[in-house]
Amino acid sequence: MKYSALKGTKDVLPQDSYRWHHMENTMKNISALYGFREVRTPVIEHTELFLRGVGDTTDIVQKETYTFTDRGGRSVTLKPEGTAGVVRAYIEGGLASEQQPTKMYYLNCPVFRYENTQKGRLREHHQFGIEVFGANSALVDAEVVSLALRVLGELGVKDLETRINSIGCPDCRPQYHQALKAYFADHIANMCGDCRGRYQRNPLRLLDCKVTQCKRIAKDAPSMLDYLCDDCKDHFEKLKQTLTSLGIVYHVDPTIVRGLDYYTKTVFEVVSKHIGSQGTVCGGGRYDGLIETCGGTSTPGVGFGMGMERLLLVMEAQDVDIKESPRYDVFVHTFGDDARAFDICYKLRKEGIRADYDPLNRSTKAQMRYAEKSGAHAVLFEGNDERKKGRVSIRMMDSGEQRDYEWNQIFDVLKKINGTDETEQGEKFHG
RNA sequence: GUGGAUAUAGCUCAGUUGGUUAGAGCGCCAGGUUGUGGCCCUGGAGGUCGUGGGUUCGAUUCCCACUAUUCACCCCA
Repeated sequence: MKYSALKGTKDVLPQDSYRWHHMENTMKNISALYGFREVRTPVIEHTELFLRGVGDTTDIVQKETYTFTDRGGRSVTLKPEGTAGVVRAYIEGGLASEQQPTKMYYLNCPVFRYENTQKGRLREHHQFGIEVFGANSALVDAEVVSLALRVLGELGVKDLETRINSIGCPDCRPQYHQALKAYFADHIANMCGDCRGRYQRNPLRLLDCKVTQCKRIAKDAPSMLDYLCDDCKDHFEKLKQTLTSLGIVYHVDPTIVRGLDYYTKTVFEVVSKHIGSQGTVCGGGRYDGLIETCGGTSTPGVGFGMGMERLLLVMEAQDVDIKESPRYDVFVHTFGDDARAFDICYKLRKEGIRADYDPLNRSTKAQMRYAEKSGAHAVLFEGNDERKKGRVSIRMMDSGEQRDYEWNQIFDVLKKINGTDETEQGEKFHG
């Protein structure tokens, strides 16, 4: 083969796209249920946006971006995450002057990170995400978590763990950083090389090292939760209380810190054990300083990103059954007169009936097999026998029942089939 | 970026202790009498055995490099 897809990128082939549609429909419907509207932003932005927004000390920005110089000499970067672009659009689009809060979601958002691939980790993946701007309340944090879980639940995913933590705010975090550094200062000599680097760059990350020796040391490290200022403490308490009142089971995990610099107060993740080591399906939190960092007026924000490929992996691992809706309401067979079949299909489609015929003019048996495999509800026959009578014959594929009809009857007969279709029900879903 | 494993048909995998035309199942196509699917039967198409070098009389098989996949680390969705 001459060309293959780039490392870490994947095609979604026609026989699999229904799985994506199913996810997308669920995400759209649940988002609408919670009052969110869709936002779409470009895949490419000024590099500067991500340096400022995501943080120039993060691994994502330091070594994983797809950055290049365009023909006009600008440094541009393919989105490494979804939030920064939405923040930029919020500011640039003047959404702060509209009604608050602003509740937005994005779907199928392509995200690029130059990483080494493994299961559940691609160089281009797609995220579903939501953002709420302009609301401080911990109720909103809970709403964001619950929306994520609602989507996952609606998709039939089970056995997930929800972890939450608070990483404080610019008022209380510096004290905690100092306490952390003071604690680790005595132990750093015994810790791994990565940790020695983290000690300088981002002490928070010392907490979630996987090396046994480091873990032992980190276990007795001071916890952010003991250093939260009153505001942050109240916020976290209210979040926990609200989640509990919603019946959401969560674990407070002081080691989750997230790899993006912009988080404040709440951070959370939803993890599955079923897809290997890259089990985080959804991650998010609050980012009250981000909009200001990106040049807007100080506005609180909270949201999450959900990895669609990972979600699909979990669904596959758990054998979640997604029904593919049949391609056709009716398959038209005219025993050789393909121009006639073409014409009939055109009339049927005009009436909103999903119809197709065989442009390859294969044998009747082959066309019946085709109709069967593509899941057609019915086959419409018009051969010499029918033509003599001025009628058509319709065979229901499920029952095998076949009857003759007058031409003016068939639209009603076929529309009745169409009305019971599953995709239609999906569209009518209201949660 | 680091370490281990793998690479044979569209898919899942056999196989060749180095030697003529490389196999199976599924899928695809066709046929099993005149115009009818699912089951069954028969036949067919489809592979430069990941790519490029090396060793050898001869490499899909042995060696090396590259690429991709995979598992883990780092990190993250």
